[in-house]
Amino acid sequence: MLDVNLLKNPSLLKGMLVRRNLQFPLEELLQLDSRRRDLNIKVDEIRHRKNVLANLISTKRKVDSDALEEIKLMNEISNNLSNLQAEKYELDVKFKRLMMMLPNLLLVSVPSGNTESDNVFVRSSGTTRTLNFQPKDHIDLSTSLDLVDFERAAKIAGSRFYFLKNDLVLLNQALIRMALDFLSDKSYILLQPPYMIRKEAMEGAVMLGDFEQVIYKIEEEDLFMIGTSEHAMASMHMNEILEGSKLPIKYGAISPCFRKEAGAHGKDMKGIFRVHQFEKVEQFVYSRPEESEKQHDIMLAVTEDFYEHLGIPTRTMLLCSGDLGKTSAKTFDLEAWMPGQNAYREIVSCSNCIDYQARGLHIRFRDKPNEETRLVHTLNSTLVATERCMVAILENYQTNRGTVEVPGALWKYMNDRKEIEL
RNA sequence: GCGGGGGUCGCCUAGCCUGGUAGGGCGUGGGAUUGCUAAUCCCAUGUUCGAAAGAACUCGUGGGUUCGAAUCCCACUCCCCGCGCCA
Repeated sequence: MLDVNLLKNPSLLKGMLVRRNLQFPLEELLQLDSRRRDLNIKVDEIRHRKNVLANLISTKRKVDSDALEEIKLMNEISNNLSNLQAEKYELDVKFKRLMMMLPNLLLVSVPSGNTESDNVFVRSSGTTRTLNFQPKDHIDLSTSLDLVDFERAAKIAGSRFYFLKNDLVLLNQALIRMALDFLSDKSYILLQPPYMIRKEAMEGAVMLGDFEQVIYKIEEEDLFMIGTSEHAMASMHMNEILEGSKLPIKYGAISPCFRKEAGAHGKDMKGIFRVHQFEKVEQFVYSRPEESEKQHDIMLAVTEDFYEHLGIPTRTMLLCSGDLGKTSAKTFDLEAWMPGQNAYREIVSCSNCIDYQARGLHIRFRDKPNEETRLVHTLNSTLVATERCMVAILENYQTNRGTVEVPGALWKYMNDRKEIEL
């Protein structure tokens, strides 16, 4: 959530909305805000009168006076107040709803643009393996090597589900172990979070409007399936005051991710690239505000390094203002070269959410007791979304014999297996 | 799932039965005083609005009763103990 005080001088908000190329009922929000402020003042005044009168009644009672006049007046005031409070409640609900739909501000280094095609190339890394034959895509490869079963998954769960089979199950686990070791070596605190969290926690981490689009709800329970461990790692310190000396706090979590993919009809319908359920090792950093841009760059470098180790060629893109997620103030994507599709495809998203999540979740820090608290900054990045990464491995490490080599970095996690064959 | 106990201003705790401005201790910050690694005393120490004066809010969360709720009632939630179920 954004700071409500920004509404007092909305030029920043207007600029952000233009840059993000978004329609937003800002005027309506501004009106709600001024009505809300007026009403707050009125309610305060009435409460003050009530408090004074309550004291008066109390003192009169002590000297055996019955205070009938005051009690009568108090009744009137109380009625008046409950009417105003009903109005205030209604107004607050509307206000909060709109306020929570306002996306994050943008950092100045975010380039302006409308779509994916306006994203800015930052750098590429890793060398593309030369394949002197017609490369297959991951669907062909995984099917012919008996590494997946889509039909039976569709039968029991629907489209965008899959069974991993045989060596692909092991490759998935190997990637997870490699990723966890990789982060552990860099002193990240490893986590395995709850896979379901409450609405209160989810709301602070996700945009209200995105809820219905991506998040699965558990029927009859106040629980939602996490779309990523980011949701659990952002909310885990909800309502806490962190010690400044402990920052930055770096977490690395492994969890499955559950996504409705409601807005993705027709996109990537086959294979394991875009699915309802996948595993991901995710980085999450709580940072001091003044350090968050530096931490963002560090996290990006860690991620790029991981794909260097794996031998997967990637390019790093800085997302333009129109392509940026709503909670993020700045995002880099890593795209992997996919020979079978002859294209770069997104495998990593690395974002600085500045104080947006922290404000909604009430996560602050201070260096000394009694010092004024400040909101932390939160950052998140994929290290590896294993299903997408396996798409990249299958397509980049395929051989002209129709088999797939195992990347050297994964050998020790694959019982020294070096090749996947039928 | 059942029964019992609990959640109070950073930490600890009083207040709850019997409704009337949330008190104390520790820690922290500031000040005063004293000739000694320190002691003693005073003030401050949650959030919001406000330039300030001031005001409102805050006793796990949300409702209710009441002129008035930390206190009484209801629901939810988390922690502890016991029972049940269970990989």
